[in-house]
Amino acid sequence: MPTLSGKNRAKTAELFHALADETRLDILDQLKEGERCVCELTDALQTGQSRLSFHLKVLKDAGLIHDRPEGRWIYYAINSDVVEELEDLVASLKTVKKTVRPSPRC
Amino acid sequence: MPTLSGKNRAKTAELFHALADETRLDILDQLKEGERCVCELTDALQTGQSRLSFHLKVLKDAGLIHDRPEGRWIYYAINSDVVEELEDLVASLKTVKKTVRPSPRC
DNA sequence: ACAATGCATCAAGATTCATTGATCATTCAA
DNA sequence: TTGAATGATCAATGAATCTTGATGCATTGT
Repeated sequence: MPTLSGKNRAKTAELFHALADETRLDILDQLKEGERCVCELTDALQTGQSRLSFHLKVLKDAGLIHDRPEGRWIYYAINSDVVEELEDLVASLKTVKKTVRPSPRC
Repeated sequence: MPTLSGKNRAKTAELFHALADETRLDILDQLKEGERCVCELTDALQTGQSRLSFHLKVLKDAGLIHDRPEGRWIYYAINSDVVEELEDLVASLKTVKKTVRPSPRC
């Protein structure tokens, strides 16, 4: 089971940070239905190209999406394996069984 | 199935934002094992009280934790139901079946 | 009643993040 | 080869976030 703290706390925080923005949630919502090129996204989300490019980079750096250049276009798609990592991370938040513990000494 | 976009995009982004910080991940890691008062957390995480209080507020505002004042102490604990919401949200990121779609018209 | 403890909150400063417009590189079509 | 289209990147500005130290407020023990 993954733990939130530990060696890759930073990577975990980066993952969640990538999800912590409404524009990026919109992007992912689009990509859920399959890969899309940037022009389709600017079209669907009604936003500036440079803005979109910025957010795509954040998502890509976090590992949530990947790109596939094809000719003049670049298609973006969700990285399913990273989504599964995310599921594990969130699942690891579930409270473990409560054990008896010493009273606070502070 | 929840959708990332839509009515509560903002709330979703707030949830993920609360998770997008290493200190807050550390806090949650502690709370996984049961409720803790602030003094225990400052102790365990070796950090300033005011800093911790700030992050606890972020987590609480997002709904991830709740507090229970008892005498001189305030105990914090994870909100399991919100963790389950989170699981659903992450699960909703999974790519749906790819359908044939028109070529990009841009 | 007084002092001490646990914790929230505020103000100030530093840092990070997001937005916008401009520019550049690459690809394709005429 | 010239020009248009796709998309990345950079610089500048503004906004949000985090940190730290100070202050204030309950609650408890003496």
